Amino acid sequence: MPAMKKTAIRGSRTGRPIMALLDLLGRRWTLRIIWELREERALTSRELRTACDEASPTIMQARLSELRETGLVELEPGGGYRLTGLGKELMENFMPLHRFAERWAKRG
Amino acid sequence: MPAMKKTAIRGSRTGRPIMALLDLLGRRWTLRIIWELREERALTSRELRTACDEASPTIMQARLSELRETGLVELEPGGGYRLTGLGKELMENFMPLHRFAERWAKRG
DNA sequence: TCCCTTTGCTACAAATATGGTAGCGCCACG
DNA sequence: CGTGGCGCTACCATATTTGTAGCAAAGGGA
Repeated sequence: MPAMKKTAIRGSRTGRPIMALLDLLGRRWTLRIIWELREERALTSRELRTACDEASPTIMQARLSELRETGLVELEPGGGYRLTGLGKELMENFMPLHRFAERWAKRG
Repeated sequence: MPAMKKTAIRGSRTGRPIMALLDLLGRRWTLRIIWELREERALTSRELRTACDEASPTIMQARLSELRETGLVELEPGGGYRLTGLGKELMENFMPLHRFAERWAKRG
């Protein structure tokens, strides 16, 4: 196990951005957080935790830090988190997933 | 969705398929596995492990089992894993991510 | 001013998930 | 027979996530 600094994106050794992205999104709650921020309105960390099945503040802060460092999420001056322009761009790729999930659930 | 035991999809308590999907994809290596299977050719478990940064067989088998139970991946009769029709459908939603990752890397 | 609430955020220990190594039974090939 | 690849599992060490409690700072009354 290649001891990496904890903030390093796993899977980024190859230098291929897609690997770093897949790894970042493959961490627990990351996809969910992006999903919950799909609306325009900024959500406070507490609202985000509630939306994310009462996730613990520890992991929520860790994920939010990662998402801020990678420029997908930002903390508003007035408080609350929201997607950046880049984050919204990423979000659009996931919007079709909603309908896909419906079809998927019907087939198990 | 077949009754799953302890390995049940987290986040499915609400019964909303999108939550179950986001949770499934939010497990380590899941997104990566789907990505590596994007080509038509079936990959053996070892090829997949190699492609996935030498992931351990423990976690690879666990992920492959989940992906098979959820109908996104199947084991070919002649050996090797590949995406099901549903899996390919999901994959298509992620294809734009490749180009997004390039843009993202230049700003991140 | 004091009190009260909410914000983002952290410390700590316990629970869970993941990783690394070894090895199983099976089957095909020579 | 031996050899090697296949899917897959046991075992245990390590890393990550969870749950609980709590911090400092900022704001809103009264």
